[in-house]
Amino acid sequence: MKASQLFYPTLREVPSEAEIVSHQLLLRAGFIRKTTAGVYTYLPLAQRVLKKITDIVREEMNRAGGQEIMMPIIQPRELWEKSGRWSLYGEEMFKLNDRHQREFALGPTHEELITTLVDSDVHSYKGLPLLLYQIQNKYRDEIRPRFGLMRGREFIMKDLYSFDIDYEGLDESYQKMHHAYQRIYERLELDYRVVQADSGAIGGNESHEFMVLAETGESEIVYCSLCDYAANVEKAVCLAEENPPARKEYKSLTKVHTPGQKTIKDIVGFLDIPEQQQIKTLMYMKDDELIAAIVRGDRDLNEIKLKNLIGGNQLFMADEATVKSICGAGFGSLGPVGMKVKIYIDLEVAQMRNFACGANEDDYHYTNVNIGRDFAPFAVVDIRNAVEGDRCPCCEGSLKTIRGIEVGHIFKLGTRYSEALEATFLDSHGQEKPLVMGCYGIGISRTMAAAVEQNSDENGILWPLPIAPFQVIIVPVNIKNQEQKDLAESIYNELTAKGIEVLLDDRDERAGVKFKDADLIGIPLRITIGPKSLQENKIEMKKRWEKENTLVDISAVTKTVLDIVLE
RNA sequence: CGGGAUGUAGCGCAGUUUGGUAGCGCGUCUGGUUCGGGACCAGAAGGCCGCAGGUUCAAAUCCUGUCAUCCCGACCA
Repeated sequence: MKASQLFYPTLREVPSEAEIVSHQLLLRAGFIRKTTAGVYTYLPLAQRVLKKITDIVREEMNRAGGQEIMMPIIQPRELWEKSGRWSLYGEEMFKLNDRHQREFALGPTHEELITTLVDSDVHSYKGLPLLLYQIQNKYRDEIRPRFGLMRGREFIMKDLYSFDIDYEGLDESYQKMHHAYQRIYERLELDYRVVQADSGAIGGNESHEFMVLAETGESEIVYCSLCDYAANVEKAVCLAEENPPARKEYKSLTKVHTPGQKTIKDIVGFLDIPEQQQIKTLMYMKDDELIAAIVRGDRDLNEIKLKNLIGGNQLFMADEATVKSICGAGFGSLGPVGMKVKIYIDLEVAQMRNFACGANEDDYHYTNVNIGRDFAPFAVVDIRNAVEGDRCPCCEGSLKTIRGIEVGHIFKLGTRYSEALEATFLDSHGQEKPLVMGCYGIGISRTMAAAVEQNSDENGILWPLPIAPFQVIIVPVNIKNQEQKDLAESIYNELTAKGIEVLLDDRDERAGVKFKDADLIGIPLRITIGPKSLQENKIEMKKRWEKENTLVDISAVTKTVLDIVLE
């Protein structure tokens, strides 16, 4: 490709709307342009990168036995009513009506559609297992689209769905996908980690996330410094302290007047009691029942763990009026002593002695509260967020935290959808059974952004070779010089003939401009043709991730490039 | 959905306080000189000042509404 023909409008300045590196660089380097909030046009360079990513994904899906299909983006409401997700997904779905006022949604995902498809055309265990996938645009009307391609409202996803006759089959399919995913991220040359994850609203029991490591990642991951345990903080298991500090004596319960003191920090200052010696009482509505959840003053409650533990359809924070009417005090003055509702306390809290909390009376707190003597918890459970330094749940190591971008997520769905949608098959005994399903997603467009997020410097992007839009860029310092021009073209032709993807910067621009653009768009290998080295019959070769040039004999250029690209 | 901010040329911004014929830098086009890390000189094009109302002799500027974009939050009391 000749640069003079390529549409890649680069920008000198950073568009003001872009906050994170990947967004800024993809805009500046002419890869994407915004159409509206969370919706982007992919320009030629991005399209090339996306194609490379999807090619790798496709190859690995096919290798694992997947078959590619294409499904509609427009999906009828009835399908979503059947699975119960029309209201569950709610505002997250783009909805539209046709001229007859029939209702549709733009597919945020395709479980409903594919389950229905497989149900209507697979009737026997003989047709199973079946692995089908699609690579398409999906739509989610995010509360707040942000960070460019990271959290868009329209995005490209690969989703594979597995259908098996039983849970053993599902385990096998799941393992296949797990391996395929590892191969994919290794081939993409991204620094990633597999973590245990919560399966969230999609349902199912086992689940792993594939995280590209990056400071700006939206997810926090904990991992063990000794073994290979790694989990999303949402999921990470917290253990009770094995050797709790020597049990102090119970001091007597004291009620203290604390006018206007509401937060944990207020009490630290007012009563001189450290956060770790206080407890935090959070009130939730589990469907129609008010409950209390308690963690140590310096900890964060993990709502997902709480929800998973106590069940119920919906769990949300109670509003202050409700709390006041039942507990007698507003937020900031709550505590378990004398509280009438079910109280769930964190494992860690169970080991505390003589702590402080609200007295269920505005402007009063208790100090020297003790479990058993002063109140009785309904259950002692793991409901806090893991933090750095916690003990590993699998070994003696301690946990560390790191941030990552979720680029892949695999779930064991089981029969959640096949039962709701009555998708069954006949087994070898002629018994009708629900299909056992798994679902395996990769955010393709997000992976592109994550690659940039992880690989850039002050001059621009550093694409990993396997997904770079071009592998080599040739920069003749002065295109008007016939000797440089001829040599550039002959190297270009030779490399192209060998199947290398080459961008020839044949623009009549100053050398500096061409170097800047080459760095910005992030081509891994640069060949510079200029008078300095031409005298010696050499060209300069520079790897994007290295500082220095190396001189290469003109006769050896092709071989040198092939060695690097094919390594 | 709550809070905050911003909409002025393709991009980045000033001008708004104190109303008086719309500016700067980059980019773009023409000509020339240049030519190894975003050149220089000369010239030029390009704006319904987000949109709609209102106040005024006069509105980018004041008022009302509306739309859009971005940031923070939307559980940690």
